[in-house]
Amino acid sequence: MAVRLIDVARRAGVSPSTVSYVLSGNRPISAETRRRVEESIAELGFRPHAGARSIRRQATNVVAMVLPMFADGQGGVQMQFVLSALRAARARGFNLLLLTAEDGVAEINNLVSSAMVDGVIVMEIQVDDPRLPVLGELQRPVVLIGTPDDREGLVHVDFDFAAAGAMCVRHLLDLGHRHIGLLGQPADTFARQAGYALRAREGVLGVLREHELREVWAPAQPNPAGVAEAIEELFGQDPDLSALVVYNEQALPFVLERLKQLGMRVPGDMSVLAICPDDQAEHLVPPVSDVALPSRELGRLAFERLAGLIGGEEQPVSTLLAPQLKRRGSTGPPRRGR
Amino acid sequence: MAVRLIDVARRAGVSPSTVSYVLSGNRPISAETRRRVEESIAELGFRPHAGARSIRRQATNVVAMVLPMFADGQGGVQMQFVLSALRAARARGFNLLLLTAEDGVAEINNLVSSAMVDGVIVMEIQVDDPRLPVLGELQRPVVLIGTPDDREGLVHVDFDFAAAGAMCVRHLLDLGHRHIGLLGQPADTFARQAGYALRAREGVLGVLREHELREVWAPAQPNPAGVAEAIEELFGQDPDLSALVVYNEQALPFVLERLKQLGMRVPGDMSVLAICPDDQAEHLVPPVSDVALPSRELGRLAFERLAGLIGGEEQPVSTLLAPQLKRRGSTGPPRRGR
DNA sequence: TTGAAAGCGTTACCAT
DNA sequence: ATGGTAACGCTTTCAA
Repeated sequence: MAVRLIDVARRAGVSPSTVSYVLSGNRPISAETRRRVEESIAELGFRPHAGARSIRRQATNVVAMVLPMFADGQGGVQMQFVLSALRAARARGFNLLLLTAEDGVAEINNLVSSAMVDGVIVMEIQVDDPRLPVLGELQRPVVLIGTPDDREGLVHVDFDFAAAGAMCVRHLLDLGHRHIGLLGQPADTFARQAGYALRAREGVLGVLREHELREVWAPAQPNPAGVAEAIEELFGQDPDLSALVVYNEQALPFVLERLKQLGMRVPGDMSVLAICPDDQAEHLVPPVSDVALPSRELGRLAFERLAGLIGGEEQPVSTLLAPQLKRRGSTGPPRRGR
Repeated sequence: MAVRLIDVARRAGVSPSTVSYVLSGNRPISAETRRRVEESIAELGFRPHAGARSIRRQATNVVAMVLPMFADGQGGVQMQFVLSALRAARARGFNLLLLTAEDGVAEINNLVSSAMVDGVIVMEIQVDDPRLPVLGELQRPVVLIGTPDDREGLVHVDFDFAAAGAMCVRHLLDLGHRHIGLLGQPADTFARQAGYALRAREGVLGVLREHELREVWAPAQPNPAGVAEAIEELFGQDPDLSALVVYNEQALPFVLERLKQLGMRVPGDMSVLAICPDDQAEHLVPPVSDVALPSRELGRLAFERLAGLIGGEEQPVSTLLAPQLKRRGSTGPPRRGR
């Protein structure tokens, strides 16, 4: 069977409590005793039984992360959240356990009530997410990736999508564009009221409205047909379109391809500005200017906040990462006469 | 504090053991007692403490899954493995915990020795993976996604990449092609001896060799520049190329785009046949024929095998899913005179 | 500086 | 059909 603490103690000729204290550091131990115990631990290959430990400790050093319902692992920003949170957790000695949103709040509650996890990260937050009340009553720390409408409640981290959308439009306005369209997330993302999709759209359309320009936008499926359809829709709304804000990282390559097909040069005939992770824009042809979506940073930050809460530290309720524009040459002034 | 089993027992007016037996079903319980206990559980919102439970049981109902080092969540087949394994696990009442390959075998050992997990799924297996010996000595079930050179060792599940590559070439040969090239995974995938990349290549090149045809192949980075370079390289090796096997799901859209740029029609001037998940080929223009990589099936299967081992059942050591060709019209006979 | 022993919450054996 | 109670492996109080 597995090596137990008492085996270590016997071999080192000390009591179990001494071994425990060597492990936890909660009591001064003589150098000699410590040496013997550590040697014994090493030789026997002893690892404390996590379950037994979690009975007396108040913690498991495991956190849960709830994946969105529709996660498909395809170029998803969500997967970046998971991977970066995972790295951050591992670096701090935590383990990360995955749940899917299909599991629902009941399952989260289960994990928490059965003392399997010390805290939970939830992503894909809807503007008025029905899960929030329950999450608020969970007796364990929770961090959201995404901003709920009620910003006073749970600790959350997010990218400032509204500011990002606005920044895109302002950049294009500065270049002289007056006919700007948004090619956004797929329709079902809007349908489920995903905060990022709604806020980015409002960021874009809000600035257009301020400037009394036409509010042109369309959702797009991330495949050639979906993109072609969306672009047609946008031109239907405004035939003079000279600039596109693309907030749909998976569709972006197809947008460039479609524009080329239509005989439009970028940025000569059409400026393109994306909201997406930097590495998904920089290797395209032409390299696409973007407002970088800091997906890795967000996952890491979410875990850091959670770890803080678990450690009993106060954490800022709301953290919105500010957008930054990265120019790469896919935007320029509109053609004359536009 | 948290509700304990003894609280439930007191409220129901029974002994702790009775509650335990109601929970486990390991003993007949009178209808009346069961009712009282269940009511008590519901009213108190009792959840058994997972840690305490794991001391006495021999299991935690948690399994670990080891991600590849370089996982980036970008259209990765690996992420499909994770998601489908996760769904399968959740459906069977298991939790899934993530580890990264950077963590190394030592960390896997840690998880296992500390009784945190009942088993481990490891993916991205190299043909001669240095982790295998250690995994073999782990005192817990292990399932690999990927085929080691030594197929007698650990239980593994995989797609038959060699057969898939061969099937692609045979299909193209049947259509009359004699100048066939492989556009494969990125160079670093080959560099780290990933089994799937090597075996798919050997499947392709092996059949070409049998037929005494030129063995044309190139690795490709999944971006426009990388793909352009790879295609140029392929034409350099054989200017008469009339068919392409593409085993690089992320590069596939860029391949189609590049061919169009070069003025080549698909399948008129160039047949294209992919090895990739179906949903990454079907929505392209034109829809691409493929040998479908059953990524979801593999993740699910890996978990099922692991669950079987954990349950003490014998499992087949080697499971290779057979390839199947899905025709979608991106392949046709070569132009006359080729 | 160290040890003995009483828990922690659950399970399963031994009774009845 | 049910209850009492000794484990499980570790932590921590109390004593020395």
